[in-house]
Amino acid sequence: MLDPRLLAERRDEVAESCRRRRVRADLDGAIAAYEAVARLRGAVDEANRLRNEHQKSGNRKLEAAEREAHVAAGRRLKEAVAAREAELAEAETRLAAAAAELPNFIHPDVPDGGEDDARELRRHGEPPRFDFAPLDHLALGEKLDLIDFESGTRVAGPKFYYLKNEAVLLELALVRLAVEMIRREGFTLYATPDLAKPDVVAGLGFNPRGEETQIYSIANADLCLVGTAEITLGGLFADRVLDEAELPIRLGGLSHCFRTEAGSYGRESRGLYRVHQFTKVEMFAVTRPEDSEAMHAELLALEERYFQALELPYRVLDIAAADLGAPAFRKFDIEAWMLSRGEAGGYGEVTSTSNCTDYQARRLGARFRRSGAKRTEHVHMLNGTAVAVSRALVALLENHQRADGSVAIPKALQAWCGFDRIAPK
RNA sequence: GGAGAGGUGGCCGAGUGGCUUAAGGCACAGGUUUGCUAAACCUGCAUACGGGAAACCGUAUCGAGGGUUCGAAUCCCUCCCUCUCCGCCA
Repeated sequence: MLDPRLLAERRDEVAESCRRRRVRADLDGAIAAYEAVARLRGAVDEANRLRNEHQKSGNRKLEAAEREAHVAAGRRLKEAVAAREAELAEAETRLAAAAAELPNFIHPDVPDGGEDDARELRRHGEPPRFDFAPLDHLALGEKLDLIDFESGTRVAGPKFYYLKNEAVLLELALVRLAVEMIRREGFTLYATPDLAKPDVVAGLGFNPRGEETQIYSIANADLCLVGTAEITLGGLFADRVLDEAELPIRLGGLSHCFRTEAGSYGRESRGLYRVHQFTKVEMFAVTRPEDSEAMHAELLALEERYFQALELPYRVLDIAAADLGAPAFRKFDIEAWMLSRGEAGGYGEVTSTSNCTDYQARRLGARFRRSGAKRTEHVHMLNGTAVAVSRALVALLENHQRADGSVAIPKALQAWCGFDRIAPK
């Protein structure tokens, strides 16, 4: 959510953000709604003031006739307050609806365009050159008895899967490597709830309901399955006022992630790349406004370090405006090389880190107080993937396969999984 | 799941319709005084929104939301949460 007080003042910037993100929103409606809310709030305050004044004047012995007149006047004042309040509530509803449509501001360096217009910042490593016929992760998963998609579909539906044998240990090792890396960097570790209340989900900028939603809802409870621990980690700060000295805060969250993938059927529909459930270690940071850009660079550096440790070739993208989503001010993705992308291999997203500035914090009510200051300010919130296990597995299996049908395990992972290769049975 | 007890300011806690702009205490901050492993006293001390250069003023907030009333922390309804006991359970 944007600060409604800034809408009129920074109208051009907001309109530009909507245009570049290809979001249609009624900006002028939001501005008008805010002005109505401000005006009506004043009217309610004034009506209440008159009512309170009248009440105080009645705090004494009154003659019967006098009391009767007092009560009648009080009744009229009460009705006046109720009328103003109804108008205010209506205006607030309009403002909330209009403001919810408006996306965050955009960092000046963010490229224009959509999915295909990201700016490639750098590449690391070379895609492997195989002197044999390489297999994609589906074939490897079946041959090495690591992944069972068929049973996943039978038991839970399409895009669910079972990990088996070494793949289970690989999941634990990937998680453990990520957790150890960020713990050393001062991140406090959390294993989070996998469900959250809809208003927390919405507070982080996700849409918990509706046709397009990526979020599962629970049928017999007012709860959603989280799409990322960003939701539950961000929720920790809802309605909190932090001391400046506590910042920055770095959290690491281990959770399962659930996504409906509505509208994406038929797109990369086979394999682990796009699935309904996966395990993820998420980094989350809370900073002062002036520190969020440096923190964003720090999160990206950690993501790169992790994929370097896995000895995987990757590239770093500065995501274009229309692909940012509403909360992100700027977003960097890491794409690892995968055999199963495109005709003969390509880069596929494995991590994503966003600086959401104060967009989520405002809706959540996450604030801090500068030392000595009386007023509070909203914090900045950032998130980044340490590891999303399903996609890391795709890259790992496809990049590290050998001519003999085995898959080599990178050194950094061996200590945590206990083997250095996965051989055909 | 059943029964009971509760939710008041940073914390403890008083408060069963108007004298509460929420008593008192603790903690915290500033000051005064005496003095020395500190105490006493005085003053201040919530958040949000609006107005004001500021002092300050107005409004809202006693778990949340509705209701009764001229007037609600206080009465009524719904919901949420916490604690105790019982049942079930990894």
